[in-house]
Amino acid sequence: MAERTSLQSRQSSRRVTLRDVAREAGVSVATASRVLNGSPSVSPATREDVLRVIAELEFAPDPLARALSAGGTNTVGAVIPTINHAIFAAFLEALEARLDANGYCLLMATTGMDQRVELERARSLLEMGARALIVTGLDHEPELTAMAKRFGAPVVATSIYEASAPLPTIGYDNTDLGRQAMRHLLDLGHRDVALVSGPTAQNDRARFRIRGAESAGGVRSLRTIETELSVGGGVAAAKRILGWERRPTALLCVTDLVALGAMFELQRSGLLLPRDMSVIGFDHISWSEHSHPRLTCISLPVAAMGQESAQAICNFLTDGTPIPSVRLQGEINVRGSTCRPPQATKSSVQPH
Amino acid sequence: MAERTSLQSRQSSRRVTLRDVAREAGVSVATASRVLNGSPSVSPATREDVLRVIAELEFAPDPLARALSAGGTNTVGAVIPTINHAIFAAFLEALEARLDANGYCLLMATTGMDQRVELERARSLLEMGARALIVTGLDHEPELTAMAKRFGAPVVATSIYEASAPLPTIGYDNTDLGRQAMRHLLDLGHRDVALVSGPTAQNDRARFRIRGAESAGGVRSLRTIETELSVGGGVAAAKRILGWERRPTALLCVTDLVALGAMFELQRSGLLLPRDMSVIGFDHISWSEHSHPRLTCISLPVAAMGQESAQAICNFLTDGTPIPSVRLQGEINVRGSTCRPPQATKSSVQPH
DNA sequence: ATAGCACCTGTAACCGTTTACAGAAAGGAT
DNA sequence: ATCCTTTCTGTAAACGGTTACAGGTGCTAT
Repeated sequence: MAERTSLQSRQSSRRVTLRDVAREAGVSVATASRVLNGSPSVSPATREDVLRVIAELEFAPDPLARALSAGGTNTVGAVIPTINHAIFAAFLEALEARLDANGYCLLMATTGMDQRVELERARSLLEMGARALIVTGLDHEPELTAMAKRFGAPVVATSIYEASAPLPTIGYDNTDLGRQAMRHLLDLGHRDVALVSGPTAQNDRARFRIRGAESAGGVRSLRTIETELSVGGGVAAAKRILGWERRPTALLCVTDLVALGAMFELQRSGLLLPRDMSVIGFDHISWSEHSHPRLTCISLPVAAMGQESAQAICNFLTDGTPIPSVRLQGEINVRGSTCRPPQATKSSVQPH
Repeated sequence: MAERTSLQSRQSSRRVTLRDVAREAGVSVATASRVLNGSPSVSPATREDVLRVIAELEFAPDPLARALSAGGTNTVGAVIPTINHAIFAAFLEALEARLDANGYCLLMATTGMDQRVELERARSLLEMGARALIVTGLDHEPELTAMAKRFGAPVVATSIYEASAPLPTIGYDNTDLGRQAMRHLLDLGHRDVALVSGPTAQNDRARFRIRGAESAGGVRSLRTIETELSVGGGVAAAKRILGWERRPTALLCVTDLVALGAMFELQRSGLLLPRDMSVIGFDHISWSEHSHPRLTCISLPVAAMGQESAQAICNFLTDGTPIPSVRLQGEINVRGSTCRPPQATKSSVQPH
């Protein structure tokens, strides 16, 4: 009796399969499958029956079996440093929307900026059936691409553009953008600038931006501060800078979050922005156009990046179109957080 | 010749299967599979051979076939309004980390706050093999739970706690938190408050917070403004409020982002915060402790919520432990953005 | 009457693994 | 020499669908 019950419960917990439906409807599994997929070669009467049984039994087809038969899932994996950062969130949002539009789902994992972790998480996603992989930047464990190739999954690097890279890159030219940001400050007459960046260790994007800023030339003093990639990091950086004997007239922040923190702290210490300090940021976070003062920044086309990446991957997966590298344009948004430094006279401003 | 080539390329494009490995190594698929899974009952010599062939052929097991055989994937689906909002991002981050720790992957979809979309996205995730579903709040299309049940996937509602809900809820008591926020303002002596919220239409959390705030009583005037759920929304709300004839002395913002926008705009218009206007927010975004002034807010335990949800689901999936409803505590962080209203004399402040 | 055709439906192979079960080989105990 | 273990390996049946192919109808055209 007890055994009977347990058997029953085991049975009842088993999923309803197409075979059950077929049996109940008095047809073969093939026919039931045809109804399920809306094949035209089923008589209306039979279709009716099967559909009724499907509804009665609350049958739901097993996605795995379907995918196995069909030869693949419809998922794409993204391995990103963290979601907890507006720029990645915005990117993911756009990515996911476009994948969805193409009938794909997004499988997501975070790495906390650790490349070993990244490799493991990438493996998980591939083992879970991801048909393609999206990563950030070009700094990766060397095994990564080989592993993806094993699984037959293409890898695309985002947030960066580098035509000669071994992977397709869909992103922007960080070096160039770094240079643009610095040029803006130079044009305004700043000669003493502090460059505030997040960790550069496993982050080629940050390194490129810094390199670009440095390559602009024409600056008298360019001091670099590495801090945490967060608002708190910006606060900390500002505190240090405020303690310097000779204060820079402008801050070039490699990330918006850091810029926000820096502005808060500068204001807290009594400075009036932008008069006492110009601040320029990167990325494009929703608040930067609303802040007080509004943040001048290099805005990154993250939404476009998400769309392009998703579309390129979907194209590849459907008809094998090779995934191209795409260079997206960033642009500078001059707003209220930058102005001429106090001591800059008209003549000292050198145009170029 | 041409045919030969195409055949060859077709063949080469076919995945390497375990059968290929077995054939090449001169063993049966069963043995190959055993090697693959590290079964102890394989002779060292055979194991050696098979491993060598696996490496040579760059074999990678098909996740789908594995999952089908094993009887399920290891993915959990989350359907959230948007990632592009720090609170959901923080939640997801924690959720994903804990899922990963349990060997699960996160499948993610966004709804843009539309319940019809939510239903469709939930369907996608289930069809993609999600074994459980995480949703936000309790406002859903009625079909949602039935659909999930069909797929045998449990659904858990987050960001909300309601013991009597038909679904397990893992979150906080929004009503209570709304009341706490208002109490804080009342305790300080505010009697004329504006309540700024995002859209309430498909958002029970917002409605509960508002209800809680209203239920606190003791306020002379409580005006409610509904705006967009973003920094820009906060700016817009502040603009409207600044235009009012009789200005409130405090703003209760149902979301941090909105609070940030409001603070920016109030400061831009020349107000000195908190002297000229107290602002209290919700959520817990990384910048709120750094802002200028630092934001007083009700902080929501989103990270804990992510962990709890993930763990409860993993437990359920492994040994059937029923998913409990969990009430997480939010707490008020009194910081620098709230103070007594100017006209409040000591005697007019009523304690309770 | 019969060939030809369209329309349905069933049989069975297949997708790529895992695993219960059975059998073979080898070694030790009697 | 025989029997019993132990250790390894293979056969075959799942897992839950899809689909090529082969019929079996009933109808029309000759």
